[in-house]
Amino acid sequence: MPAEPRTGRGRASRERIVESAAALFAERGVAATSLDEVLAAAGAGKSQLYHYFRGRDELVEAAVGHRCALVVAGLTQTLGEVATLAGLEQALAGFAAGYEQMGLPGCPIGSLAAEVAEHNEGARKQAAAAFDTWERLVARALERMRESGELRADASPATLATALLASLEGGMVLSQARKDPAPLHIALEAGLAQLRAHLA
Amino acid sequence: MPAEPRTGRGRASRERIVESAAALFAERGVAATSLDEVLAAAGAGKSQLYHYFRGRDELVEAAVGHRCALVVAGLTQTLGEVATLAGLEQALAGFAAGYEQMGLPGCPIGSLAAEVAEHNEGARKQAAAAFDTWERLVARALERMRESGELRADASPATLATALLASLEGGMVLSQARKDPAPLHIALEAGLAQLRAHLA
DNA sequence: TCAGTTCTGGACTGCCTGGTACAGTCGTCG
DNA sequence: CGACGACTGTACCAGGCAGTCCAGAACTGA
Repeated sequence: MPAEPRTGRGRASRERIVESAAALFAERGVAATSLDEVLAAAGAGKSQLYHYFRGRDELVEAAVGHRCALVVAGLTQTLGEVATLAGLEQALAGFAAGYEQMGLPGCPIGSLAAEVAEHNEGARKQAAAAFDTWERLVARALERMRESGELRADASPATLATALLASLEGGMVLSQARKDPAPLHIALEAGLAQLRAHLA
Repeated sequence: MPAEPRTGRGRASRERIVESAAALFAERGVAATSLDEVLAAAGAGKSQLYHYFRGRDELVEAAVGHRCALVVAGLTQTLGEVATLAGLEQALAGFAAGYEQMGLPGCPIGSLAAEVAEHNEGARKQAAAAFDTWERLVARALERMRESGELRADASPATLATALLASLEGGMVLSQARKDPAPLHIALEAGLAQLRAHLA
């Protein structure tokens, strides 16, 4: 029974709410953010929220989807054209640098996913889909490396992409918990070493 | 101003509260668990809680510490005597099997760490210390492999341990988000492959 | 036994939360 | 321009939350 916006004003209101929610959720965590805070940040009232969403859970789902779309868009830009190991290394280094500059928060998708996975199936699926896309972007880059002969023909882009993503994700978890960028760098270097082992 | 228990009864009460809290936090998440629920599970009243803890944050810290101690104890038992690659493979397979059987929750330490890292410095440190110990257990096992000549002399146990732990942790994050054990297996296999590359 | 301390039960408070109700404004289209 | 539906501001509600309080029970040591 949640209404789709039918006017420009409505669409703008809904969007402001979702964006404010996504920003606050990313900054403070989903559970630590109240609807009132979201509404205050968006300059909207309760009635707008409940006009567009069935309740809190549906807003969380929308906000997680929004944030995932943003992150995926950035990743697509960074990884979309990568076709060499050097290019991939550069992209990952850039990602790690950006992450460090934020003061070692969790992974922009992973943290949301972990917090939401057990409480909100819809939001969990959004995060899972974002991981799928991320992984596929890496796999495509590896496929291009294989086609160009840089990567051996018997290497599996999909498997290597999963492993690399896991290293990255795990590195971020360790770095966040320790407040130390070193684990991420080590994990990333190890993931790349794994890749190098499959070069032609 | 939090009182140390001075009698057997008091110690038992405090322990019951911490254990109940740790169990509920692990099951439902820290933010999604109220003090009343913890107290009900422990069969205790508010006055006990505030007799032993300054407030919610201090209980969270104690519970996270308790849970970390439990997990570390289990890991010590599993990894403490490992001295061969085969042994390490077996230990990791056992860990993954146990994890899968739980229905793909988050990492028993990592999830807690991620949820708590930005809100409770004391609890974050507990989790970070647990990761340190975990990593050191793996590093020690690798050192034994190096001493026995199974691992090459130029391999760095500490670095390899960090990378392996990151793979494991990242694999759990991906598996939890996707509700699919495959990513964890792939990540673990990749971590081990990395190790095999350093065999003598 | 008795005085002092530790521990316990549970009622109580004030605040904040997600969610509802409703009257009023704005936009759109005939 | 007029009417209808989309949209909005705000007051309100019940329930749940962390945290307080105090009277009394249990334990300790002398």
